[in-house]
Amino acid sequence: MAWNNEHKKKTREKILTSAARLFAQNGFDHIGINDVMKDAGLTRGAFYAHFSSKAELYAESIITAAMSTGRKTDPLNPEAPSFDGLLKTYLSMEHRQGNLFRCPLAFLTTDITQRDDQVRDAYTRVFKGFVNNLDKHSVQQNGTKDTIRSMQQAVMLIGGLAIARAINDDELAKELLSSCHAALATPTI
Amino acid sequence: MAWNNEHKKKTREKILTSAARLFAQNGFDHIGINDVMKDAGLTRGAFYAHFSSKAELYAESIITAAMSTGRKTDPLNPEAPSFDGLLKTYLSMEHRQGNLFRCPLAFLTTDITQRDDQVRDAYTRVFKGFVNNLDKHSVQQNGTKDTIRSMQQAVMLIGGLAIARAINDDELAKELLSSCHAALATPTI
DNA sequence: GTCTATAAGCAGATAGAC
DNA sequence: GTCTATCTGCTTATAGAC
Repeated sequence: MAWNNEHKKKTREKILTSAARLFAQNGFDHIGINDVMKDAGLTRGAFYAHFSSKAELYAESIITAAMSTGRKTDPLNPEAPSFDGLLKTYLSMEHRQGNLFRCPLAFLTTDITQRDDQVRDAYTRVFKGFVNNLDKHSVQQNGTKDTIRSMQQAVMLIGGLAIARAINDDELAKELLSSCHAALATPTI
Repeated sequence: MAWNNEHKKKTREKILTSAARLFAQNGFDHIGINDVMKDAGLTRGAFYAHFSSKAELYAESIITAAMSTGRKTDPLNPEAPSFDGLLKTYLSMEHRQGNLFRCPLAFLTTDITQRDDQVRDAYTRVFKGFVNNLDKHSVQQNGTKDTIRSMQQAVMLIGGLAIARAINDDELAKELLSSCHAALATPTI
C-alpha cells in the first residue's frame, strides 16, 4: 500500500475516533461535521474525501464506539472483566457520566429510531453482538446458553443506564443502577 | 373566567396535544414549532402567545404525553388494565409503532439527556410517577410494596420498548418484547 | 390572539485553489 | 487530500399590521 493510502487510512481512523466520542456523548443533531473535523485536527472541507455523508459517518462511528467498549465485555479477551465486573462497570455512575467509555446502545437508543436504515442496521448489528457476548458469559458461568435470558440481561443493562442518564436526580440514578445490578447479580433474577 | 381566557386555554391544550404526539414520535430536533402549530391548525407567529420557548413546550408535552398513556397504567382507574394487561399493552408491537399511544419515557429516553434542566425535570417526574404506579400494582397483587423491584420492572418495560424501537429487525423486536414480558410475568423474575 | 414578514444564525454539502 | 469560500435551505424567535 502506498504511503498516501496509509496516511488516508490513519486520517480516517482519527475522524472516526473523534466522531465515536462526540456523537455518543451529544447525539446526532448536536454535533456538526465541523465539530468532528476540528476535534480530529482538520477542517470541514476535508470531510468528504473520507465519507459521503454525515449519516454514513454516524453509522460507522456506532461500530467504532461499540468496539472500543466491547473489548471490556468479551469473555474471550483475557483482559476483559468477569461477568460481575462487567455489571459493576457497565452500571456505574462513571459510565453514566460517559467520560471514560460510552456504550452506544445505551447512549443513543432513541436517537437511532429517527435515523435511516444505514444507521439502524449498524445499531442492530451491535445489539446482536452484545447479546451474543452475554450468551458467552452465560456459557462460562452455567454451561448453558439461554438467549432469552441474555436479552433480558441486555435490556436491564442498556435500559437501566439509558434511563439513569436521562433522569435529573443523582440519588435516584444511583438507586436505579444499583437495582439493575441486584436484578442481574442474583441467581434468581 | 372570561370567554377569551377560556378560548386561550383550549388553544393551548390543542397545541400541547399536537406537540405530545409529534415530539414523542419524532424527537425534539425533527419537529419544528411550525409543524406543531400547523398540526394544531394555527401558524407559527401565534406560538409565543402561549409558550416562551420550544424547550418549554417540549417539557410540558412530556407531561401531556405521559398523562394520556398513564391512565392505562393507573390501578385506581376502573378502566385501567390489570398488571398483566399493562405488560401486554406496553410491550406490544403496536406500542413499538406508536400509532395509538406513546410512552415518552421509552420514546424519548436518550433524547432527554441532551436537553436543559427544565426538560429533564419533567422526564424525572414522569419516571417517578411510573415507578409509583408499579408500586401500586405490586401492593394490589402481593400486598407488599417493593420499590427496588418496581424500578427493575420499569427498566424492563421502558428499556425493552426503547431498544425494540431502535433495532431494525421486526422479528428480533418481537422476540425482545416477548422476553421482557416473560421476565415480568413470571413470579420468579 | 393571530396573522404575515423578516431578522439572525447555523448546518450540510459543493467548488475551486493549492 | 486539504484548505477557504460559498451555496442553499432550514430553524428559532421577533416586529408590526389587523
